[in-house]
Amino acid sequence: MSSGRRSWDLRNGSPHVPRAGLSQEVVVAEAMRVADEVGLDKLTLAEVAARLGVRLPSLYKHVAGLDALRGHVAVAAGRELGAALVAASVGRAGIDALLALSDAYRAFAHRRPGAYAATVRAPDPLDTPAVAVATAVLKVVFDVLAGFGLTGDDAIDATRGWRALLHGFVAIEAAGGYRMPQDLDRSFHRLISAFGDSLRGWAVTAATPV
Amino acid sequence: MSSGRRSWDLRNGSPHVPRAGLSQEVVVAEAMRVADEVGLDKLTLAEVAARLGVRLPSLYKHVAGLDALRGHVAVAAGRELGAALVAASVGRAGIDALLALSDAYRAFAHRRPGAYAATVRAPDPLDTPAVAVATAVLKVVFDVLAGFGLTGDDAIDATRGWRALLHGFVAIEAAGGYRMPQDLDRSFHRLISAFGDSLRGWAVTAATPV
DNA sequence: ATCTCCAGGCTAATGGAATTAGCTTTACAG
DNA sequence: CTGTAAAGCTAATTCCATTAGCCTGGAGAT
Repeated sequence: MSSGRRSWDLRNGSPHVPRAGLSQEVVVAEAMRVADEVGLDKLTLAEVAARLGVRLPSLYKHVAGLDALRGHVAVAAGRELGAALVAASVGRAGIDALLALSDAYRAFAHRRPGAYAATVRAPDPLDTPAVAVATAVLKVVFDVLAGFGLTGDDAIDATRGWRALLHGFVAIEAAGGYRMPQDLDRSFHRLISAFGDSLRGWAVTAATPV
Repeated sequence: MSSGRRSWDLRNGSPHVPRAGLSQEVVVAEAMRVADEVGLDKLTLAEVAARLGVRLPSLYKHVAGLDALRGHVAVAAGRELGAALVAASVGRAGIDALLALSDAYRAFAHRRPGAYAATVRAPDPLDTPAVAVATAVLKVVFDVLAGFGLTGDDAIDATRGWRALLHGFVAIEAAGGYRMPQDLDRSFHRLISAFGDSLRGWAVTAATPV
């Protein structure tokens, strides 16, 4: 075994590059950048490896595969999103908090489109950290809505509605779906304000028909 | 320049397979089925070809490639969606129309998840039929909202809001994002109703700041 | 100083999918 | 009957994901 008997015994002439210094965090961070630039659907191990200056299979020392990488991106992105939402809503309440929260959510989707997309798919219930992150994000929203005096099913419905409105808006925006020339920021704020106004009505309507 | 005749019978089982009887419509219809079953993101020419009993490259006689196929799926899906929305809203007005429209939209997303997903990406402005279909879908919504007395920017904002709410809801639903046990149908109807109530308020707010 | 081990790189090989080129056959026109 | 265009096909190329297994640098241990 001293001499290479294999035909592929070509000595790689590269100057002893030590270690590339990868880690799961480094790989995931680069993957997030790739996803932001080319889209989560076009995130590829090949591109991540190329950017990190390693061969594709080397990534498998740090992530279990493309699907697992997407999962890690989702967790990292969820953490960032949660932090942004907390930062935006701290110290505010009511419609003020709702607008700040919504602006922060939309701004995140703009700033990190690939990462944002990764947060949408619900986590595998067995993936404890992923579930924890998703729960943390929801908690911020829930807390803000609680400031409107909502409890029980009202709070659930309101959270569902806010998420739908927010995700729908930014997703259609990202898909290039809002073509009319009218200002999007204005539409967005108006919709959030209207949603907030609705919530005020909910708080007093104990029994909602339908 | 021969016009297609529909005289080919389905003869298979012979050792030398004659013609498989494909056409763009047949390929696209099968692709929609595949997308509905495995997801638009996993729609693959290989799977479509296998189901149609032909080799993969044969599909290129009918569609220009995977991206083009997705585009055709989007158009076909948009046509179906538009027809469903028209059928649901005809003869109704106001909140009644809005609820019927919304239920039809959500039902379509449930019934044809892959096809629905294809409708989200905005069409290439140069793809005339795709733009026409997308416009037709929007027109139905716009007309229903006009029944609330909305015009100008109000109508634009309302359409944007309805689309955001609807797409967001069904997308999060499809992603498995609504985990709480509360009934989703109930939440959905409540949100649509609340949205409709908001619109009633908009109609009287004549002057919207810019 | 030397030895050992292993984490973290690597090459090779396999398999699936998309795409293109070019061949063959069928159905139909004349 | 024959020519041709459309609609199949095979073959080849490229890209990507995945797995197997080799190799080495450096951190401890002796």
